[in-house]
Amino acid sequence: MVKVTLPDGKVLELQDGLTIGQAAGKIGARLARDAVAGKINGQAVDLNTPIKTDISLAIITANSPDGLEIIRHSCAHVMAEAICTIWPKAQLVYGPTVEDGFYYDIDLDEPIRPEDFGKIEKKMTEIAEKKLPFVRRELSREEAIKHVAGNKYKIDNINRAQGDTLSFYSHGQGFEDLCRGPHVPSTDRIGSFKVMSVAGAYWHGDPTQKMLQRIYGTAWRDKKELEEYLQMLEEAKKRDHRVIGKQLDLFSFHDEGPGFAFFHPKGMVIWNQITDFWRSVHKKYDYQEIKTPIILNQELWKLSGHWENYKENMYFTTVDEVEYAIKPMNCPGGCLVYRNKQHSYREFPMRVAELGLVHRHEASGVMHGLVRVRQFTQDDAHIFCVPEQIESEIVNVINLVFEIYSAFGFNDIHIELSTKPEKHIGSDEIWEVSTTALKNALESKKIEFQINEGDGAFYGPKIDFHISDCLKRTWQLGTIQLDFSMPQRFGLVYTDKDNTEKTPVMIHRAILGSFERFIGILIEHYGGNFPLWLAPEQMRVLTISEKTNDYAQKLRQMLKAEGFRCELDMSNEKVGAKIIKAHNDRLPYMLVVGPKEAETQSVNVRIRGTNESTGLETGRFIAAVKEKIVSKTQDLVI
RNA sequence: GCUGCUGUAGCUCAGUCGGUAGAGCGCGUCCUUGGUAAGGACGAGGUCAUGGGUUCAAAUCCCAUCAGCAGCUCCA
Repeated sequence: MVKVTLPDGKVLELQDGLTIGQAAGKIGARLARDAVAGKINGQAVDLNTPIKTDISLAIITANSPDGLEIIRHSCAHVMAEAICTIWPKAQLVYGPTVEDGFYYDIDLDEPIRPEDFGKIEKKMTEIAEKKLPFVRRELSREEAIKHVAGNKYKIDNINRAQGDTLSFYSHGQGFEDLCRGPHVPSTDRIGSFKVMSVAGAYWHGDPTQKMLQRIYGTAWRDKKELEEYLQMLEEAKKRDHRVIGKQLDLFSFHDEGPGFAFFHPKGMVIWNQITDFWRSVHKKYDYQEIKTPIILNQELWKLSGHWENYKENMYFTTVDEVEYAIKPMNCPGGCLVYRNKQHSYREFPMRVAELGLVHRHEASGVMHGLVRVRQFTQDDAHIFCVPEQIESEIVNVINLVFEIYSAFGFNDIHIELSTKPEKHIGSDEIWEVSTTALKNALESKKIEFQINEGDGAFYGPKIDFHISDCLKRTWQLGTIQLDFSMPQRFGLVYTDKDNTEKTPVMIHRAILGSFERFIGILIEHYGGNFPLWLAPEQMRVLTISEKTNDYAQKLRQMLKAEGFRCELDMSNEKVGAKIIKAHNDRLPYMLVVGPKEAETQSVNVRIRGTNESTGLETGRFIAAVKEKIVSKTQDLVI
């Protein structure tokens, strides 16, 4: 008999030699049915692994994230077999799971096209329906190398794998692949799947290596989850900020400036609303604001270290035989401002913000609408302080971050703390002190965070903020980075209490990151349906016939005078057509006016997304809308 | 930057075998004065991304360049 300790602490006495699948059956029939794999002493293993000694055991079901990953990985194997059946010359390289699915890299000279996906899926379904068992075979390193002789990819995988024993998985019919496992018990357990896309990818991600074909697939627990996922992708496509930006006339791009966004009047309304809000909050948090030049002498960038590390991605220009660089970051300019006069510890913490326009020459293939551009405005700030102030300053920034994000409806925030990397500058002591300060700040706010060991910048540890949009997609926005390098390089000092000169701590921080990118994210988050305070056009007066043009014009003037962004549609169309146009333009409020409204000094309000309307005395409408703008609510109901 | 795909009217797109270009929406004018998801008529609008080549003839075939899209690599 062996003792099996379950996650809840219960101990099960079992006859030795039973598999963990059978053990699951002893715990419950339902658990046995849902089981896809198990965990022995924390290590994931197949269900048919026999229990030979006392262990702690957890059963992995399809409902857990681990279980889903095993389903996807198994599905990748089935897809690989399907592809190898259709294209016998295909050589398998590597097939991991990724977020929402998996891919398989394949070396095959003949291109696999989207038209082929149906064929692959059909083959996969056939394999699934046969309910073939996944079988694990273990070989010594030596045997394994012999076993895959002639296959350079598998030999390479073996050489990169850890341990002396290597495992292969087959699921009948002669198909086999090197794999750590575990896998689901049989091919009918690979969930609901779909072959999604194909793209080129280098072997090992190395551009000098052969380009392979990467086939992406997705797999979910059941058909419903797959459908939901596909629907989410459809929804994301509809919300594409590049499409909506064009539709709503917010911004454009031109060949004359690839990667440089042109903001149109309506896009600028959004931009300015965000800026106004951003400034008001920063004022509240005792920030000062500066503005530094875009073009600065190249020597400055050699001093800051940017030239050395990033010159490939910088823009340069020569004027009067002097070399200049277009700034890729704001901090060197900020340092010059700091160095412009003497500073005392009494001024600290000194919080200096800058909405700085930076240019970075991104590779041509990476640009993407507003989300990845070559010119953008950072909502930057640099905080100069003494080491003892780091913690309270971080708390201050965190409060600011939360206040700003929540105004846009981003309340699901994920935080990561990155610590000292191998290659770094600064003493271990200062790293220790400052990393602890970052940790303490997060802990004092009772915020959960993930630690990325060794992932910090070479010049200091950092905290990153990620938000989830309404489709649960995450975006990194904010960052707080301590910098031990820049103050030294620039010789920044302050006079301390003891009348000696010391080097201040410099904290870089951005909250929205890039205005351009943030607006892109907002467009997708709201699907173009901006809340009232951000909407480029908040309301539009629609006339029923030209008989009420006078009233409509007076009404519009009055609403404008109240500070609303209000336009007027007196075009020679029926109201129905005007309603459609207003809906397409994502107008929050449509104000229909005819003789009835003119007589009673009222408006007939139709709210975006509804097909009902209500008559309302104009004064009441104004009061209700004002309240909504001030509270920044997304709810439009009056 | 790399691989593959794409580039036709303001927008979305069609254009067969190589024979000098089309639709819908939008825009303009006129008719219509209509109460909540498209009233009607007429009209303007194109160096078919750019440059070269093949051909009697190129939007169409070939090459190069530029830009975009998907992915890879990258993102101080």
